[in-house]
Order: sequence, then structure tokens, then C-alpha cells
Amino acid sequence: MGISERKKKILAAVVDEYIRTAEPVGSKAIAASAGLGCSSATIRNELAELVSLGYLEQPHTSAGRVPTPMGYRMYVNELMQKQKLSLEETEDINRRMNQKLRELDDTISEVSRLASQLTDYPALALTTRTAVTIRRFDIIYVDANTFIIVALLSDNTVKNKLVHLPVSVDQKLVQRLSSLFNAGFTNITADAVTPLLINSTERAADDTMGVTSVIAAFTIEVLSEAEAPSAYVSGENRLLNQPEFRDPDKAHRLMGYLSGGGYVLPPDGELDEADGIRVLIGPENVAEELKDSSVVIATYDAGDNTRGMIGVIGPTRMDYSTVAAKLSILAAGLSKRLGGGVAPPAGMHNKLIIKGDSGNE
Amino acid sequence: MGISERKKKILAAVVDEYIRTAEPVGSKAIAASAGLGCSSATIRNELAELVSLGYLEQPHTSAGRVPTPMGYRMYVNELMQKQKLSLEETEDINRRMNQKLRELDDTISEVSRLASQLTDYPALALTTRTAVTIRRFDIIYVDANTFIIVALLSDNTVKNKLVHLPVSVDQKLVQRLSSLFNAGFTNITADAVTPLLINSTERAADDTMGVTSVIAAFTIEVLSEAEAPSAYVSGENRLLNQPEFRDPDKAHRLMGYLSGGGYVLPPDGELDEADGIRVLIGPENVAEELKDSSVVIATYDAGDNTRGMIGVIGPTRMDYSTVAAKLSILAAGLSKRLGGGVAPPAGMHNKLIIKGDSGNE
DNA sequence: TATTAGCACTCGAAGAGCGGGAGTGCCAAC
DNA sequence: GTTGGCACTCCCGCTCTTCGAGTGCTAATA
Repeated sequence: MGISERKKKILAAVVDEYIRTAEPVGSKAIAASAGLGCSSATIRNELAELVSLGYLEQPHTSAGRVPTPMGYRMYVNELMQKQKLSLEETEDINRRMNQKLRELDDTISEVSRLASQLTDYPALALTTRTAVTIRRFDIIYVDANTFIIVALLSDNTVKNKLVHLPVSVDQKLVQRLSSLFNAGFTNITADAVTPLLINSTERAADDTMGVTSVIAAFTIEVLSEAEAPSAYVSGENRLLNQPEFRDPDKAHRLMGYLSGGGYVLPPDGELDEADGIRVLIGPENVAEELKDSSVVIATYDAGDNTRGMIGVIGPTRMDYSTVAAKLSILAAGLSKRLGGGVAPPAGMHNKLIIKGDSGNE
Repeated sequence: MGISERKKKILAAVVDEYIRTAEPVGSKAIAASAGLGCSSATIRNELAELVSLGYLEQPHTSAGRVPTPMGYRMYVNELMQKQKLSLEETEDINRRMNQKLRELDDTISEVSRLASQLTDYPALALTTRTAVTIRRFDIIYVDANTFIIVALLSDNTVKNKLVHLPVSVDQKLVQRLSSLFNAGFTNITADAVTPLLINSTERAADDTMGVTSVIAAFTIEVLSEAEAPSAYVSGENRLLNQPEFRDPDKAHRLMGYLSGGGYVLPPDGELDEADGIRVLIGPENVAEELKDSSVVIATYDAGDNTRGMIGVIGPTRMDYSTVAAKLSILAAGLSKRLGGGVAPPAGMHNKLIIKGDSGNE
């Protein structure tokens, strides 16, 4: 367990240096950099012990040392000095986030893009929502063949659909259906929309042209879509910045995995840090494709059954502290914006003004 | 101009072979493959002439020949045998496209993804819309602090926005505003929404709480967003499949360009083919980053001021005929679905049922 | 005159061989 | 426990060589 203070310092120095240079680090380099007053020979002894303890490894005899996943783990858990971003940096991130959020409606995908830009690694963002329901239906009669369905969901997103029918529809029918749907289809989840319910509604509305089923289909679509987790990946190409991905095959495999979608998420275990950051190092990842990469994940709370993650993927030799610090700010920003009471949705297609939201707290 | 029939055959054989293998092709290989009954020596003579004519080049003395951009151009214009996809393939593409379009609302980005899947090259899709207007406003009063704006645009997309105010709003005011906006803000473009217009509307509605400006802001946002061209890139990582992008730097540069967005579009010149396919070979591209890649573009017509492109990017040695054939089907499918009268939008967030649309013509 | 076979030549790719040097492990001295 | 010293190891990068595919040319052939 307890390894000597000096070993820790040396380990930290190795990891820091390796993160910086991506090359095995030798005893002399450490003697020079870390401020512990001892000579390379001493450090060599310590390094040898760190190797036998499993924190470091040598690519081959007479090369420098490289951290093992266990070494990174130790580094992340205990040694890493928490990066305290400067005020300017923090402000810059917040400003850029605000700007993104103002300009665009697709919050989550934009924030994932921002994360990728800030860290220079590929980033991904996920949301999971549960138990979304429709709070209210409105049906706008446009002309005899056309109407618009508008649904306000429980998470304060609005969905709509323009329906164009080959037959004429009576405005009265539309009104009847509107009432019926507001009575029968609100506050229920997708699986509660049964054929039975649809049929009885159709009869009650005296609908002979199948308008009911169109609206019901929309309802199901909206509900199941809203509950489906959504994922965005951005900046896959930044992978190629990293020397460990100079091998095109390796890069290709990982990029394929990333753009493929089906992420194997880690079990929702305990967090590494109080601030909600998780670090998954190399083999700690569940997905085979990530076994020699690392993932840093920040979770945010978008209120109301919605929880999301925003994460960054890189080589095991990644700059954990900076990345963690930046993600932390992003996640906090998202929580603040999305979690506070009226929650605009992740990846939804509409906007929400919360007047007076700007700035305070 | 006119080069002998045999030269053409040989040139075609070189291009075909090079497309297949990505390696300089030698005289012997051609003698074996192409069915012209002459020996490698003869072919060598012809090859030498093709080189001096500028259709081929040699990476170095005593290597096989590789097509020049001019060679590809000749190939695309005259020699390439139009790939006639089998019925199954065509049906497969159509089926997959239908499936995508049924499942998802974001037509264009999905089709771009599909194009990338089908061709195994990165794909991009763009739309340009002009002169979109709002045809009709509806404002749904939800509660004293909340209402939903719904706008039906001239291209039959529907946009909405949930507005949440810190102050109570009178339902009457909302109704007045609804009428005023329908009278004053429909059928105009973004730049016609002047402060003057907004102010006079505000006065006419007797609005003291700034609701008018919220709706006006939404109007401007919707209109300018609808007119802005949108672009989607998918499958950047497929670039790495191509041997010419085994050099990570090269791959990185192009991928950076692709995910960067700002595409330098080719002048809207004449098309190579009657079926609306354009091929831009290597240096024919305007963008510096594309100078040694090729782009195949199909245009589709989404009716009503909307025109789009769907394209594929690959090495100059790309499989022009297959790609062109596949894009052609996709573009035709898009035109059919989007162009026919009531046009569901590109990249918009709502859906359109056109009953009875299935299949015919 | 066009085609073909033959042959010497060219040039890159792949492999072998060879320092150089960074880094180690160990030992003896402090 | 620390340090300097030193022999040793092994990768990296270099050159050198070989190998072979493919050429260009020439002379013979239809």
C-alpha cells in the first residue's frame, strides 16, 4: 500500500514527463526535473522498485520507464496535482459555452464539440432520459388537408409535426381529437399507448379516416425518441494528433468504434472525485476497443430524470488533470443551465428562454 | 484530341486496375487483363505515348503507370463504363433510404451518413435555401408565464419555441400578438423584420412586457437559420481505409478540413453527366486541402427554393463509377421525396406524412 | 509499318549489418 | 542509504546490398 513519499514523487515525475513527451523517461531526466536532491543512481534504484511493484514498466531493457495502468491509477488518485485553471481560462470556457448555447439549440452536441476543442481530444456526450411523458397536446388546423400536432413534453421540450392528408378533415374532428388526446394520452409513457387505447379513442372521436392513428403514431414516436439515450461524438480526427495513434490501423479501429455509436458504458460506479469526475484508465474500460485508451467522464444533472455524461477519450498517456478540470467546468455549466427547474432538453429541437437566468449564481 | 481506340482501352485498363489495387500498373498486367490481343511490348509503346500525352505518369523510371488528373478526367468523361447497379443493389439502397427516412427526422444528415456507408468514403451533404418566409404563426397559451410559438414556414417546416417568462402574461395579449404577427410578419424575409416593424407591433398590441420582442427574435432566428446553408459530414474515419491516407498527417489535414465546416464549394458550373453528377478530380478542386483528392457530387432538388448536394470524398483513385451510380440513386430518392410539392425540410426538426406517397413514381 | 521477343538498365523496397547513444544494473566507495 | 563509475543491452538510424518488377531500346518478324 503505502509507498514512500519519494517513490510517489518519482512516480508523479515519470507520469508528468511521459504525458508531456510521450517517450519513455529515464532516470537522468527525473533527477534533473523533480526537485528531490538525489542523483540519478538513487533514482534508478527507486525506479527498479517501482517497476517490481507494478507501477512502471520498461518497453525493453535499457529504455526509460513508462507508467502502467496501475501507475496512472495511482497518479490520478493521489499524485496528480489538481489543475486549477486560471481565472481567465475558466472565464474563457464559460464565455465560449454561453456563446454556443445562445447560438444553437442543440446544446449537448455543441458542448461535446466544445469539449473536444478545449481538450484537443475526441469528446463524447450522452444523455439518458427516463419516463418522459406528454403534458399537453395542441392541434393546429391549417387547412382541410393539413394540421400541425404540437406536443409539450414533461421535460419542457416541444415537438411538432406537420401532417398532410390526402383527404379532407373536418375541423370539428380535429378539435375532438385534441380534447381526447389531452385527456387520454397525457402523462403516460410510450408503452401505455396501446392499440386498445388508440382504438377506443378512434371510436370516441368518430374518426373514420385514420387521423387518430396518425396522432398516436406521433405520440409513440416522440415518447420513445425522447427516452432513447442520445450520443454525440466530436473531433474524432483529433485522435490523429496523438503519437500513439500514428499507426493508422489503431486510429481507424478506435475511430470506427467512436463513430459506430454503441458505446459500452462503464458500470455506474463510484466517482473518483468529489466533483463528479470519473477516470477510466486503459484496461479498466469495458469496451475492448478502449482497452488501451483512457476516458475521462464528467456527469451533469439536467434535472427531471435526465442525467448526462460528457467525456473525453485519449491515450492512456493523457493529460488527466487539465482534461478533468475543463470537463468539470463544462459539466457544472451544463448542470446549472439545464438542471435549474425548467430544464431545456438535451439534443432536442427547440429553445427555451429563461429570462433573468443570466449570470447570477 | 482524338486518341486511338486502343489507347483509350489501355488507359481505361490502367485506371480500372489502379482504382482496384492502388499500385502503379505495369504493361504486363494490362496485357493479361484487357482483352486486346497484343503483347506487353506493344502496350509499353502505347503507354509511353500516353505518358507523353499527359494522361499517365510514372512515379519513377521503371515503375508502372499511374493516371494523372487529366487521365482520370478522360476516364470519367469518356471511358468509364456507366455502372449499372443491379436491381438488388438499387432496391437495397432505396429500402435503406426509406428506412432511414422513416425512422429519423433529420433527413439530410441521415442520407449523408447513408452515402458514406454505401460508398465507404466520407460523405457530405449540403443544402441551400433561399427566401424562406413564415406562412403562419400560432401561439399556444400554456399558463400565465408560459407559451409556445409555432411557426409554419413556406417550405413546410414547422418550428417552435417554448417561452417562459418571469412575469405573467395576459391571454388576450397573446391573442392580439398572434393576429398581429400573422398580419405583419408572414411572407417576409429576415431582413424585413426591422426594429420599426417590431416597435409598431409592440405599440399596436399594447405590449408593455417585451413579449413582442421575444416573438420577433424568434422570427428572425427561424428565418435566418432556415436560409443558412447547412452541411453535414459523415464517416470521416473511412478516409483511413484508403492506402493513400496511411500517412497520418495527410489524413489529419483532410479530416480537419472536413470537420472544420467551411467548404469551398466549386463554382456552380456545368455537370459532367445528364443525371446531375459532377466529378471534381484532384487539382480541379478549389480548396487547397482537396487538391489531391476527388469529389463526386450529386445535386438534388428539394423544391421550393431549396437545392442540395450530396457528395463523397476520396482519393483521386476512387471508384468513380460505383460512387456516381450510388449517389445518383440517393439524389433521385431525395428529389422524389423532398421535391414533390409539399416538401419536408432538410435538417429540420419535424416530420411530414405524405399519405399515399409510397411507391408510385 | 506495326508488332513482338529479347535484353540490359533503372530504381525503389526490403533486408542485413553496423555504429552510436541513451539508459540500465550492479558494484564499490562514501 | 546514497553516489559515481562502468560494463552491458538494445533500439534507432544509417548505409550497403540484393532483388525484382518494370522499363526502354533494338533487332527480328509478319
